[in-house]
Amino acid sequence: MSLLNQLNPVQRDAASVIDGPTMIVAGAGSGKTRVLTFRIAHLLEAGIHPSEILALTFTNKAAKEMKERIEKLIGTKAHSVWAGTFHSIFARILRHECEPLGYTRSFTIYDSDDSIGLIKNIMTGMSISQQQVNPRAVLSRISGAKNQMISPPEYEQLAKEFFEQKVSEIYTEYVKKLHKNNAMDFDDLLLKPIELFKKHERALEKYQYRFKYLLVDEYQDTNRAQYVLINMIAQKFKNICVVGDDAQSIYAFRGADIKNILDFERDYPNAKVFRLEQNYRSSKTILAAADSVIKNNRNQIKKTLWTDNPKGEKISVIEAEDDKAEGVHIAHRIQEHITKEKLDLKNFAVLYRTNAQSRSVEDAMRRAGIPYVIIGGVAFYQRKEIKDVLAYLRLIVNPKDEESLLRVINYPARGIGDTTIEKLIEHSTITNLSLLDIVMNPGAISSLSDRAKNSVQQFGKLILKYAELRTQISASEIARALVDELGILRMYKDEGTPESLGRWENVQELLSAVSEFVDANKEHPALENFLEEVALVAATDSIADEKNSVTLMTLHAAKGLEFPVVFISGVEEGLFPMYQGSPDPSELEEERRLCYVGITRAMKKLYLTYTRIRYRFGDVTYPVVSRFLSEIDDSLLDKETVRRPAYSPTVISSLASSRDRYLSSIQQKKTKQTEHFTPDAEVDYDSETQVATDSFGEEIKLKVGVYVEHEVFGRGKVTLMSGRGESAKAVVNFQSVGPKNLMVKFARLRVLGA
DNA sequence: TGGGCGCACCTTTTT
DNA sequence: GGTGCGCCCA
Repeated sequence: MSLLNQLNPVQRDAASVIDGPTMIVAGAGSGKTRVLTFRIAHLLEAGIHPSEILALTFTNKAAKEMKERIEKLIGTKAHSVWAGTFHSIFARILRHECEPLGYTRSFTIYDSDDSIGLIKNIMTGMSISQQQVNPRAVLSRISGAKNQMISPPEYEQLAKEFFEQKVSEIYTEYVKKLHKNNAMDFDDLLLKPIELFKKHERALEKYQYRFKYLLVDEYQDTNRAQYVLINMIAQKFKNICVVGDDAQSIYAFRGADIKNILDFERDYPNAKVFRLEQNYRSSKTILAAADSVIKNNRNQIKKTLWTDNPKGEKISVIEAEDDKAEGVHIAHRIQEHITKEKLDLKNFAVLYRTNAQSRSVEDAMRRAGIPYVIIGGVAFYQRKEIKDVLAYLRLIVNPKDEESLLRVINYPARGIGDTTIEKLIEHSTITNLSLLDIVMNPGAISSLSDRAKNSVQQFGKLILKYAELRTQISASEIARALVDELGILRMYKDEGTPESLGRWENVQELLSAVSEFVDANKEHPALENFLEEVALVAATDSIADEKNSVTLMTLHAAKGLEFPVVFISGVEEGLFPMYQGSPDPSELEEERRLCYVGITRAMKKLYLTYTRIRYRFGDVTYPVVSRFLSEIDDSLLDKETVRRPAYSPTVISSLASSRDRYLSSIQQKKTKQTEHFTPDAEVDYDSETQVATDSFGEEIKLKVGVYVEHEVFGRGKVTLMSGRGESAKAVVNFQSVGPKNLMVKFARLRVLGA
């Protein structure tokens, strides 16, 4: 087959299997997606109907990329292949099959914020204080139980401690409420199909015949429910192909179970197994570094990844003064690469462990004038004003959705306060009528004031009106009309604060998003389709390849991507690897796999950066360099750039000395804080203050004794001032390089305080 | 009833 | 450094 000639021998063998179970163990950068797409193309060429193929991925982006690649190989036939995330594929199936489960087709999908909201409401109803029991922790337990397919009664049996017993009570109520609201959470999108297939043999058979060929990407990240679901469908024909790499399993915290991939050969004894071990992505140096880190994990499939690529440059290690300086160093290196090597901005990625770290990098990029995109962070659809408008749209589609109803019953403010809402809920419980029924007809509640009754009824009428309108006008028209009638845009505009103008923009953007969706989805342009898409898009899916800019994202979000130049920032104990208290061995191994994923994103050049001072929770910490860095052979590292030596590995491994370090850091903290970080407002500018002008023509007030920060030289103290305005000069004694005479106009100094 | 203000808690990572 | 919650006052 000519198509497959573009592959190496192992890839070709793996891609050319048509029937029977197959496992492809694919190391980082070994052409995994390539094999998957060629395999699908090969199936199609062999005459298999595209709609009989189901390809499951974890992100929409991976699914989209796969579809595009298949289309390139085989043409528009690719459109009928079912390729999507687990959640979107089964949501789609559930829309057709949920009635036997007691749901209507217009069920709402709750994201984690919605779930937490529901849990909070349940807890309030049960008089469980949120101080005593953390709703997030509750959701995490419930989700964990669901992933393991543990039902509320089963959980109750297992619950021993106080917290677990509370979770058990809440879990029971949570499941009931979801059903009552005609809503499903993320986990339900996997559990409900299992429930359906168990109850109705017919339905299972239908999909077994429907999807005769199954492909699963990132199999190492599947959880129990996903595992069961896949294997139920594959049972009939056993044409299942899984692709994965145990070394890249980084979602155990979400219930992913490496056992699923490790046990594949046990599940399918006649499985054909292929190992892709040639790496096409990274330099020998980068690969060696990745290997030297991952080999410290006890639990792993032994494999040898190799490459024909050149040895490449050494890995640069940068120690920065603090997180701001870290960002500045990164920005400078990027500029250096661009001028020296003529690289595009899109060739760079900055990776970090937590989203909170993005800020300092962002600041540095902005100041250096480097365009960047942030993947993840506070997603558009999580914003308050967006969730508010979406809640209206959801309520219109699914009037049973009480969470959404409660969210908007008094938004914008219409005089329906807590007491009124409480009475409504109470009445709904007593009469066993739905909350919306009560809202439509509040007359029966005697304790309610006429004014409140009137407001509530107006609200009910509004919802009813749009619910009816839904069948007559398009989704974009409904959204527009609703926002207009509610006066949301006007409200934000009138408020006039920068924040509210941001909200105004966001609501506008939401309206355009609905319009765009309607235009792009001629087959299913309804409001419920839009809402589903919105619920299932991840922040990581919005990677804009077209734009030429540096990419900033978490290490998790980077999985599956590659960049010529990669920076991994915050390579510090406690941050990466992340832990609080003493690190748990299995969690540490997952962190190490995450490090492996990070390193192997780099093609040509890798930077590892850490700081001596880092601000966390608004507090100063003095981190110790990450053990992962010390696991990399020194011969692969270039520590030239380090101004001070990294802490020696012996310090890290010895418990006693790390405690000493901790104690001394507390000591330092006390002194350093007062020495360095007096807020600007408390600085006493007296007559000695010199007013200088910076490059933007803005005033900078400086005087001798003030601490400043410079992009390159870091922190320093002003020791002498001369001149005024544009010609002002300052002598600054920097901690790193000693005294420098600077023109304030060009130096871009930032005043830290006295 | 609603808005404003101050305090506590927090943070992994995501479909 | 930010957000969400609770308390207090108009």
